[in-house]
Formats: sequence, structure tokens, C-alpha cells
Amino acid sequence: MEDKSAANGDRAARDGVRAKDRYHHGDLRNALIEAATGLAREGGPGAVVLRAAARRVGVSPTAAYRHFEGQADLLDEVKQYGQRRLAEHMLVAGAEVAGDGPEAAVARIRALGRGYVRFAVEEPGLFSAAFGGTEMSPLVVGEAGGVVAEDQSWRAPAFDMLAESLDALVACGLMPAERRPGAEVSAWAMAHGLATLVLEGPLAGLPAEMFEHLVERALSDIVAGFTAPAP
Amino acid sequence: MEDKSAANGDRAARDGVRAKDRYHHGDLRNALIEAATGLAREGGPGAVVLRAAARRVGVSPTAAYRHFEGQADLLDEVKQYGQRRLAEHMLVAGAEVAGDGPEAAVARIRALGRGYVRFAVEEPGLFSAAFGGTEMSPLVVGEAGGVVAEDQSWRAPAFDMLAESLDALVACGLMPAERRPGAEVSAWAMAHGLATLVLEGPLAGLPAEMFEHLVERALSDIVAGFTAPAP
DNA sequence: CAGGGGATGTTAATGGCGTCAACATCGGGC
DNA sequence: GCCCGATGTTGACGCCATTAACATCCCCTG
Repeated sequence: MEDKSAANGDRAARDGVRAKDRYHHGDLRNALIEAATGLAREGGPGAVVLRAAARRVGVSPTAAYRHFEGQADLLDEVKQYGQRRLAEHMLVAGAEVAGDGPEAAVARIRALGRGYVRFAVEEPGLFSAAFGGTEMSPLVVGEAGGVVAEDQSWRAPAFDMLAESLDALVACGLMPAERRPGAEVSAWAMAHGLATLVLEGPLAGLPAEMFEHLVERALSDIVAGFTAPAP
Repeated sequence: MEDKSAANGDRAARDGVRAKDRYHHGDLRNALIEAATGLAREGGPGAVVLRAAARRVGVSPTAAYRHFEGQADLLDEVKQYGQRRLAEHMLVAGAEVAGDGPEAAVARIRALGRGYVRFAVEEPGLFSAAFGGTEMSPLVVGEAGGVVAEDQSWRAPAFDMLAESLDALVACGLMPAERRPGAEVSAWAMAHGLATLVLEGPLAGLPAEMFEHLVERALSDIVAGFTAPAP
């Protein structure tokens, strides 16, 4: 699929004809995703309008139906992109912490949380689209009782880094082993809660400096909770 | 305003004529809000469609414009209702914890968080509408740098209870005083993160039992973080 | 106790959106 | 070389939000 479109795109390039001027675009799917992503960046998930994306690419609205099942499908692509970007952002933030001692593990956990929230603030539209875009979560219901949902391959790297850091906390005796399982969820919830509260909740409009201070406070709380001696 | 409509409503009742059958409804504003909240309950904020609400009440779509600026205004009313319901839910949950000792304070904090998440799970549509309904947070930008946003009067009771419980934690020596300020935000973020993750995030579709276990885990983490000795 | 005026509802119309069906155009494989 | 399927286009339908113009009702004044 991508081969064919790529070939067409190459031809367009070779002929010195801009793809948008040809009857067959050559890479319409990606062009639409890019346009839709831009819309999401500027206006959140609600701004991901199929006709608007087509307009941006310079193509008729119904052309999109050759590449997507419908608007929801297009939005889904944006969602996955946003989630990928978020994971990358976290990965970079986590990788900036060197070493593998206890302090490094703690610092890395904090960096991951900070990266999560920072991405939400820097790319509010994409972040909002990455979650909440779908109405009433028709996310897979996990029939088999599996742990989470869908492919989630995007989240893996950042998630793994968090898990490893938590393992390190246990390994060096900072965290009681019996409270290790499920710790990822607590950390994730804290970061996600901060992110959503500042985007569309009571923390919206807070001065940046004050908000960052609260984030550090929350990170301290969660780390302190992890490393506190068992009651 | 309400007087007049109430008077009309009374008349309708006295005449034994159902309000919806009269040319002038008598209490259209409230009827529309009720219909809209029903829509939100069933389908989330995206289902709050002005025409649908009017249809439910048995009135022409444009009649709504006599009582609301537009769909956004109607949605806003639903939002406030949802937030009020959430606060009530928390208040009840918190009030079920008796006593005022250290254990009670801890238990009350946990109960508030549990109530928050439980409401989200029991009323996903209303909860989603209470937040995130507005696109790209046109929430007041806090020009003056004021602490939070808008009136927030709805949140006061539950928020106060949380603050008091945290104060109690400090008073009885369980929580270091220097980490008291900002603790509400950490607790709020944790609860809100759990709620949103389970509604529209990676925790969606998790078996209820497992999710509840994770909630208790997260509550333990946040409380442990609060009560941990300063590093 | 009239009836006039303002509040409240209705119909009609505009423009945008998602989506389907029918038609047009291109280009790679026989 | 040409033909068929992939890719785009036009046209149309139904839904939505919103505005303008018109209709109905009921309280308040005289």
C-alpha cells in the first residue's frame, strides 16, 4: 500500500508537479493524517473535521473515504499519533537522567511525570485528542479480562522505562517490594490527573510558575508514597 | 424570572394541563436542562445536542434560544450540574466517616478519593460532561493571576472537607506541616487521573474488582506520601 | 375588565458537517 | 496498447447550530 503511494509520490516529485495538483494525490492518506493532526494541534479533537482536513490538502471531502472508514477513523489516526508523540516526549525526558543508582531511579520517575505533564501543556490539542477524543470510550471492553486495552505498542517504551525505574526503586531497597505491583498506575494517574486538570479543569489558567511548583509537589508526594516504609 | 415561570407552571398544574401541551411550556429552561443532562448521562458531552433536548421536551429547537445563548450555554448548564452531583457524591462519601482522630482524617481522605472515582464510574456521561465538555478550555484565563477559575462555588463543600482532613493530618502530627500547602492538588490529581484513565484511557475495560484494587493502592500511595517523614 | 406589549414559541432559511451513490480519471499489469 | 481497479469528483440527503420573521399567550396598566 505504502509502496504504491510512495511510487506515485516519487513520480510527482520527478515530474516537478506538486502532488496536490495531480488528479491522483499519491500520498493522500498521510497528507490527510498530517492535516488532521494540525487541526487537532490547533483546536483539539473537536477540530478534527474531515471536510476541513480535505480542504487543507486541496481535495474533495469524499476522497478521504478511499483511505479511512470515516471521520472517527481519521480521528483515531490522530489519536495514535498523539500518543506516540507523548511517549517520545517522555522517553526523551527520562533518558536525560543518567546513572542507575537510587537517586537516578527517583529522578527518572520524576522526569517521566514531568515530561508527561509538560507535553500536555505544550501540545494541549494533541494531548486532548490522544485521550478523550472518542466519545464514551468505546475502547475495547477487555472481554477476556486482559490487563489493559488494544495494541498499546506506542506506550510500551515509556511504560517500560517507568516500570524499570520502579523496579530499581525496589532493588535498592527504597521501595517495599510488596507495594511494587500497581505502582505504575498510581504514577500514571497522578501525571494524567495533573495534565487533565490543568488543561480542562480547575487548574486551568494557573500561572505557569505556580503550576510547575504544584507538579513538583505532586511528584514529591508520589515518590514519597512509593518510598515510605510499610505502615 | 423563576417566579414567572413557576407561576405559569403552577397554573398548568392547577388546570390539569401538562406543561408540554401548552403553547407556553412554563418551565422550559429547567425542562431543557433536565433533558440535556439526560442526554449527557446516556452519551457523554457529545450527546448534548440542542435539537435533541428540544425534541425530548416536545418543543421546537429554536425555542431553546429564549433561555440559552446557544448549545454551548446549555452544555455549560449540564457541566455545572455534573460538578454539583460530583461534589454531593463526595460529600456523602466523606460524611460517612465518623470521628475526628488521625485515623478518621486518613479514612476521610480515602473516602473522598473513592467517592470521586466511584462517581466517575457510576455516571461516566455526567462526569465526562462535567469536565472536558468545553473544547480547548476557554476557561477563564485568570488574567489577574488569581488562583483558580470562575465561581467554583459548587466545589467548595467537598473541597473544604478535603482541606479540613488534610489540616487534621497536620494537626495530629501525621503530616509534616511544610508539605501541607498544595496537598489538595496532589490528592485531586490522583483521583481525577484514576477517573479519567478508567473512563477514556488505558484503564478502560479493566475488571471492576481489579480497578477498585488499584484505586485503593493509589489512595494508599498518596496518603503514604502525605504522611511520610520529610526526606 | 379590556386590550396592548413583552415574553415565549413556531416556521423558514442558511451554511457546515458526515456520509452514500454515481460518475470521472488515471496508471500499472495482461 | 489498452483495460480494469484504485483513486478522486460531483451531487444529494439528513442532521446540526443559528438567525430572522412571524404567532401566541398572559400579566399589567388604564
